[in-house]
Amino acid sequence: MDEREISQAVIQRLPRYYRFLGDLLDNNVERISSSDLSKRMNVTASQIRQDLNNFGGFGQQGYGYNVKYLYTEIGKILGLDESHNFVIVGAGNLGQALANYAAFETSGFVLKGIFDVNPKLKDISIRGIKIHMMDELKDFIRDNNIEIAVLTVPKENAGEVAELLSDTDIKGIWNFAHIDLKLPDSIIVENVHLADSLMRLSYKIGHYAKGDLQK
Amino acid sequence: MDEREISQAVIQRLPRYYRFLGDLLDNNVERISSSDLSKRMNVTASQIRQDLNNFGGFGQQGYGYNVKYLYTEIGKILGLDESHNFVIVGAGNLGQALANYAAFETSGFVLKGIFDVNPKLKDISIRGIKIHMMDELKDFIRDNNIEIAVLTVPKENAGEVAELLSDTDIKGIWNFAHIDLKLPDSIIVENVHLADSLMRLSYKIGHYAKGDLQK
DNA sequence: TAGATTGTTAATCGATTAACAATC
DNA sequence: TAGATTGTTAATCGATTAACAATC
Repeated sequence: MDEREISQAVIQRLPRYYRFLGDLLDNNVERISSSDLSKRMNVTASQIRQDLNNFGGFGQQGYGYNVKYLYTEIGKILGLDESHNFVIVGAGNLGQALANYAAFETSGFVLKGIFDVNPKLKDISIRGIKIHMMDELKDFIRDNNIEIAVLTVPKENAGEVAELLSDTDIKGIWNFAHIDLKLPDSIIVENVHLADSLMRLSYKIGHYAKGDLQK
Repeated sequence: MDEREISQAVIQRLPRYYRFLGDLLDNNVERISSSDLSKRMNVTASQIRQDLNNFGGFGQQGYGYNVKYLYTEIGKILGLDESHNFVIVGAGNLGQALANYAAFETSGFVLKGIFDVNPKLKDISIRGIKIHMMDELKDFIRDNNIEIAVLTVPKENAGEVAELLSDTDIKGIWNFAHIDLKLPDSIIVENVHLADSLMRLSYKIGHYAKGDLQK
């Protein structure tokens, strides 16, 4: 039922291909060779062809790749051809910022509800989406066919929320809390550890800056 | 002057070590072996020892690693023993959320100013930090010893801001705009492409969920 | 057809894991 | 001293790059 095993490195790169192809599409580019794309993306043409061939032969010898077709196919692989209902758990600054992030909708992610522990926020709406209290979370997930929970609670509370979510049919968690969640294998976790990213920047500034070493 | 070449894979993992060691420290754990740490972190002990030995011998045979010492040393490697002045460029939802993200300060990142194009925001303050107009950016960076610019402007404007920053002594850019910036090699870019991350979650939900494949 | 470019196999490179001598 | 555990070398594994036959 599934393709053969795809390496994490390939999955990591897939959204970037999708973005570049989207840009090409916006610029009305009809076709592109792996060689041209490799120059734009600053990777090897060989890698592009290898990566794509994990999922099928999308190109044509002597022609290259049709941009629109490849864009659509990668979109399907990424699951962007279907819509995904999600909730935001944690209505702090970051949660609210994400709630306002309109780009979601265009790629099929539909915000259905926002949850928080703070009773002061109860029934307030962000972009027309109501904030609920945590005790409603489990029922809400069941009743609204929610696939994804965006976790923007403080580190201290992330564990208990994960516990709560373990007992639902949620499929994935987009985790912004700075902690490694413990969850059943059936729930996918994608971490966005902002602090880690900032530390890497700090590391690189200290070690590469001023051309000490190559990029 | 610099250590020998460190692979990106190692740099990627460094902040996670730092976090786990911080947690151990909070729990008053005095020493830990690579083997114990490997179980907690779900990596091999061999990898931990290899990774650390890129930077020096921090352990002791028969004893393991002193948690506090190792934590401090990794902090130094990451540049967290010094403070870093930064500005936020783009005072939208995400920019404001990051401005309110207090965790920065504890690790030495000091917000000095916020910049935006919207004249309505002029001179408004967030957490006591004033919002300036873009035309002040270059002088502000020079006068306030700014190392890092956090880029939270829309994709469409990211290019011109990058252009502006190219002509400053900024050392690094923490880029939240969904675009690959073109900058001189002397400026480090660390990307946080939220959309990419969400797409990876979507991919994994579609391909791994319900235990179809291993995690 | 000739030229271009893919899909795919083979070669290389680098990262991870295993093993173990050194040593606390 | 004996036991534990590192630091480091060697072996393995996997990912990237190169090469080229297939084919549009």
